[in-house]
Amino acid sequence: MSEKKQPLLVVAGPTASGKTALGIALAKEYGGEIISADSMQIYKGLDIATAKPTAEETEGIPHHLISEIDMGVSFSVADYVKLAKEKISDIAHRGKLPILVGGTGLYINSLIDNVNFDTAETDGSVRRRLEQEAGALGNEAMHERLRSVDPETADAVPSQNIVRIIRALEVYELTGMTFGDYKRMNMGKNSPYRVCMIGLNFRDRSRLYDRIDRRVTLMAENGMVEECRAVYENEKLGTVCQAIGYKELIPYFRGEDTLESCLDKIRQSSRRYAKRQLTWFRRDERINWLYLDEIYNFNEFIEICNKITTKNPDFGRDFLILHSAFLILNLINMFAKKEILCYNDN
RNA sequence: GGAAGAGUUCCCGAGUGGCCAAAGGGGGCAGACUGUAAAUCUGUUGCUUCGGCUUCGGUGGUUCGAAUCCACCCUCUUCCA
Repeated sequence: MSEKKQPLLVVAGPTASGKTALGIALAKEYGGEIISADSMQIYKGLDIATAKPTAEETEGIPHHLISEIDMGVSFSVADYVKLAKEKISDIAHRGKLPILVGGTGLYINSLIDNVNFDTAETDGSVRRRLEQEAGALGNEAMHERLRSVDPETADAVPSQNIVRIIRALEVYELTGMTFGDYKRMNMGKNSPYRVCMIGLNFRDRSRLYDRIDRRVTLMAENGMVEECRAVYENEKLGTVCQAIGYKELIPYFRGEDTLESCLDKIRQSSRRYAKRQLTWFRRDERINWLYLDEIYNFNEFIEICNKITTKNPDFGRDFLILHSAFLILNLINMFAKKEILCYNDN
């Protein structure tokens, strides 16, 4: 059973931790191709604000699921999983190693844990109606309604979290199941992948935050503001309107706030986002964390790599040996170049 | 030099004698999350051996009791010279 599963390398971590660079390095080493797991990079446009890798940065490595969706379209996890599965099998059929790289934890987990979204197939009309009702009746009333059909979920979701409440009600209307039953039925069965997960992080959180702050400054210098302004003036947006960088700049475009103040808001939002990402990823015990601010010596490298490889026997012996060697070389390199991972800086 | 005002817990800011370790917001930290997820939401945020202990610019008073009243001092802001 397990020998038929498709190997999938996953690089996860908070924003600005260097996922893109590590992904590319791994792809070069193994003849891999990158599949982005990023809810914003998948949209066309906002290239700078969403920190898409530039043409030079990709070093010729094919990147998938970046700039694929028009900005006016609403896109969801369900759509993502569908597309990503296709890409992965396509890459695998060409004899390449698929490497999933991204910071959208929900997308990554839904994909690798094989969450089934077909049970509650929807065109969005139920959802829209429930949202309207919530607007008219208030959160409390919706929470009570949920309690009457699905007390388990009502207990688990605070009445303030209207997004969750509406989804649970939507699932109930669509399937007749409580949200708990729905999840138990559709989650984590028979994943077609054997994953090796690598997580990037810093032991000292302020190091991460510094990188985020610096990166925002660099983005602004590289044209993020102009890029966002053009979108603000010309585009109808779907899910992308939530992109950090874009939404914080709107008060500036309206003349209601200064540029510097808005840039600070972007830094702030990014830091808080990074923290939420960490909260999501930290609970996944499959992730092998690499702390970029730790001074590793050679023996420690061997140890870390052994740990990773023994935890992922499915990946095969040759792969593992290569993998270990690679990680050692690459990490040493990263440190030698002093955090080359930070958005082209210096 | 004269007049008025202000100094509160990481920040902003409420509090004008007890119900104040001190509202509220921000930030930080921790968590939840499975069709909007760069979203949405929750908890927590002086120390503690949980009995207490030390906080509201400083010092000294008044009072049973002060962040709140009085005196002086320090710092800052605005206004008049």
